[in-house]
Amino acid sequence: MQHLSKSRIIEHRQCARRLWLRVHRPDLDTQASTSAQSRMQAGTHAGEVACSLFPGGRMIEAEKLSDAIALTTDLLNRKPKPTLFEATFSHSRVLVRVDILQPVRGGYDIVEVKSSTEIQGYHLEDAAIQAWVCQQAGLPVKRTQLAHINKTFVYPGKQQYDGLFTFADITKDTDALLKQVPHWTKAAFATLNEKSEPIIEPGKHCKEPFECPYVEHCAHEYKAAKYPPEDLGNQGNTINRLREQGYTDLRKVPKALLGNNKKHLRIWRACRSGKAELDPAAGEHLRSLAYPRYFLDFETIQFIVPTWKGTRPYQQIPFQWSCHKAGKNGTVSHTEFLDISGKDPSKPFLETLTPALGKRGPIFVYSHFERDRLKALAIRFPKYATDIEAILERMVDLLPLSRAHYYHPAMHGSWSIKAVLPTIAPELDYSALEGVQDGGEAQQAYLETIHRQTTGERKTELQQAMLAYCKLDTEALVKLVEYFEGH
DNA sequence: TAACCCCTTAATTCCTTCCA
DNA sequence: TGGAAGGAATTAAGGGGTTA
Repeated sequence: MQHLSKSRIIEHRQCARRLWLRVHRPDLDTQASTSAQSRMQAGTHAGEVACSLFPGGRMIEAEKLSDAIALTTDLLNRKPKPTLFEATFSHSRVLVRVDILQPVRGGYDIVEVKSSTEIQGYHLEDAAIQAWVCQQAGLPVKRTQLAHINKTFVYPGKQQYDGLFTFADITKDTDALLKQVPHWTKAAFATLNEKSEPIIEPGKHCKEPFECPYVEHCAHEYKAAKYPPEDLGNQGNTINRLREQGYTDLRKVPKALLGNNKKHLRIWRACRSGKAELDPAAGEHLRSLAYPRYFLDFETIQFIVPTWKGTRPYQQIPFQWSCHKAGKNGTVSHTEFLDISGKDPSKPFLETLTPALGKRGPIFVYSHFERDRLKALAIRFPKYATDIEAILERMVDLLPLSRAHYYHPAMHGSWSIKAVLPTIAPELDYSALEGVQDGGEAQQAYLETIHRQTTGERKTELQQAMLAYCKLDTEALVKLVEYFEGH
């Protein structure tokens, strides 16, 4: 007899096809271990900290779920009643594990712990399923609470995490949903019993509230054209309008339907010609800038549960920088920094970066990410604020310049540096890098490097991969400026 | 003069795209 | 997962014209 967890029922609420594929075609799952999912486990788990706020609680640990249910039942009958973590219940083949089950007068409060910073709609559905199963299993539920991360929390050190969570009473919200839960579970089981895959067209539900691992599988049927209308980028209504009118290939859309939108027209022309389009204004602007020129990129780490004193949940803390420096005579040099001590890298990061950037000359970046990190460091370390301000004044963001003046049909509506680079410098290939190929993987590599159990040999390997990745990012910026200037 | 309509502009909200 | 920025979409406000 097959059981369903509450997360599978929530998944079914998002898309029936997804649940069917997960159960019947697990081989098609493209994100069995994505960096995003891995990041959720960065450092101490939020749930562990939440449990530590209830001293004397008892964790339900058992290899088999049936044993977990039996142990839960046993502990519920004891006196005095203990607080339970991962208390396990089942009803109508739906299985739930309650993060925190707290005895109160006349019953229990159930607490669902989430690592996001605010309550999402699906959290309420999730908690409603939890409450329904508990109630049907005979548990007198008094209140349903949701514990989520308080993003204003600043870690004072010494394992003091009081205030990291905000506890919200969502009983009214879950009570309003309780009647619907049996219908949701019935529908999910009905889908599972379907012999063939339910056909549901791709849409918003492919990304919200979670990215679906079967997006490519489903999109396969709908994205036959080389340049679909979606290549226009985030123009929801325009794309919907074109789709409604039957256009599947951007090249076949009449120019008049794109109006006066300069960006759309540039994308449309490039797709029709099959060639890149570069407005000379980009080069003119860049040629007016002085030397020496600096090209800068940061890598950062973020913890849901802060580990360094003075930091907040999800705060981006820079641990690595790469900088290329170009002289007027064509010389290019490279400097870099990577802190793998496991201690807060913020100060050494700043103290090495400031002298590396000299006193004059533009500092090229891609997106405002580096700017924002420096602003945050200036607030945290006022001693360096003047130096940081001087760096910020020299920064030149290449992303808006690229957006306004360049497009290649292979970019498919994205101006991310990972989309732009292959069109201007195919010899700089991220996929040829070993181990670290994007910012998420750099974070994973960093976490593994600072982990106590990582061997020296492995640390060296990871360190090299991180340095190579960050260096390629700034090299890409050098190439981008050269390309725009028409070298 | 008040009421209504249409159009343009400004302000606000919402959504997407970047970065890690 | 957050946060900032930018752009699209939506809403509000204002101006001008017409009509009763």
